[in-house]
Amino acid sequence: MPSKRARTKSTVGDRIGREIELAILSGRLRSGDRLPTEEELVARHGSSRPVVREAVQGLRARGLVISRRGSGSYVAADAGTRPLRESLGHYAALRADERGYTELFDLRLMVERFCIRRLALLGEAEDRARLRAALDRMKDEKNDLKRFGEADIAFHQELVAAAKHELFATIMGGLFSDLGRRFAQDSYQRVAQVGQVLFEHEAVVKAVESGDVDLAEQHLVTHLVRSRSEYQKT
Amino acid sequence: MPSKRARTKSTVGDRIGREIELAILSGRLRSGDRLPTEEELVARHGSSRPVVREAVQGLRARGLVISRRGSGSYVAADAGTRPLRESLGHYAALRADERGYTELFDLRLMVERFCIRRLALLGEAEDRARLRAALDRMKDEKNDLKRFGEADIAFHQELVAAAKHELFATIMGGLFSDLGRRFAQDSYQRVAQVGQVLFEHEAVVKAVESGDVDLAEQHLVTHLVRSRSEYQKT
DNA sequence: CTTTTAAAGTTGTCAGACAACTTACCCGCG
DNA sequence: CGCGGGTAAGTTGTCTGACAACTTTAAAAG
Repeated sequence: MPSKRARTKSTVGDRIGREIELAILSGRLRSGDRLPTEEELVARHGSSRPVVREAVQGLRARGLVISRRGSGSYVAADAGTRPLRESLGHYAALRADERGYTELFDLRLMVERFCIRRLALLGEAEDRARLRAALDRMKDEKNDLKRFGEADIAFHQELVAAAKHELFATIMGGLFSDLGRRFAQDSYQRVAQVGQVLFEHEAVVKAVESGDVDLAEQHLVTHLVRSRSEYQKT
Repeated sequence: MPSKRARTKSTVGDRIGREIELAILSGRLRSGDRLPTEEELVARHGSSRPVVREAVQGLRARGLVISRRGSGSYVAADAGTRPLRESLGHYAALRADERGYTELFDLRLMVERFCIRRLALLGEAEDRARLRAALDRMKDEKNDLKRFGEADIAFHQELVAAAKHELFATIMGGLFSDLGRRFAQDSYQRVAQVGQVLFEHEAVVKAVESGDVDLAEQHLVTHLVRSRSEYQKT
């Protein structure tokens, strides 16, 4: 008789952690608010300090909480988006094989397509100006391959940010995070590509500025697909 | 010895946690492998047991590791996908307002569109049969609203699973996880919708079976958009 | 009023111990 | 010799107590 699948009866620490997490999720504790002290949590749950500490440590590991020695523990400023961004970055780092890269690129392509359409269709003038400014910064860095690559990443993140879609901005942040930044990083081994990239970006920005939704999407897709094939060549 | 980076807030536990995490990410520790015992980690890092425990607790909280009392700690079977799935579920639970729902729906719509196209275009016969089978299960449950709703969720997850896209399957899993399952759950307040839903699903499945990519996408989008507007009416 | 210093408060780390549970081995029995 | 049961060793979960490192507050000194 196969005994019940290794129960690992929810430890006390997990229970306390979930309670605090629920307080954050429900809005009772907001960003920047201070958590009860460990001593207070011990008293409230009738548990011991190591258990309470492990509960808080769990929240800290997931990015919901930060602790400052001597002061206390607080709900992280970006408690809403950071766990998702980080776990996507970890996922990207873990799936380093060809198939994983392809799948992540599928996601990136979908997100950017959505955002460029929204920006061209509904974007305010100032939002489109942000994209133009990001392109200008790329031009300024065209002599430094490393900084050019960073400006390129910034351009694509600005694209999503200008579309004012928090979830997609978070996803892009995860794709380009420290752990997942092989995107677009190895693409600029040769100076010859810089001109091509600028040209393609220019086409996208111009289409957005003229409000041509389909053209903007088409130029963006062309650019990204070519960028992916460049990567695959290496 | 005070490190050069005096500003560093990284605690010893975090450092140990990152080391183990790196071992998992780099493949030195694979799913199911057992971690060193706490005693061994203590000896290796010259630290104390509470610190080591907090390090492991951090990994456990993020879903990379599971611990079994009396046995040891092991790399989770789904260490690659679980953190992403859970953090997306938490995000969905956190963004309970109208805008958050809209943004999550944007993601869901994009993912399902991608997968239905791939399934209609490249899917094997057996993959398409899985979708048909999921639809049949919905029909079997059409007299029980609760179970019908669950079968509906299963249908949409089967759609993504049949497209064999691990990342998107993980994302859908997060959207429909315990914490994020307000999707499609409140939609079936009235029996009248059951027939409509079955009709729309039938259209999608038929289009997939006939290999009509655009038609399948169109029917799916129609269904999902109507489903969203149903939700918004409440 | 400003600056310095002291005190209280809070998290980080350490040590040791016992409890709860799992695994593996050994022994007795068939 | 094979096999089942029980026992011992191994491992994580929890508790207690204490001190260290750091922050914040408030009092004291100028």
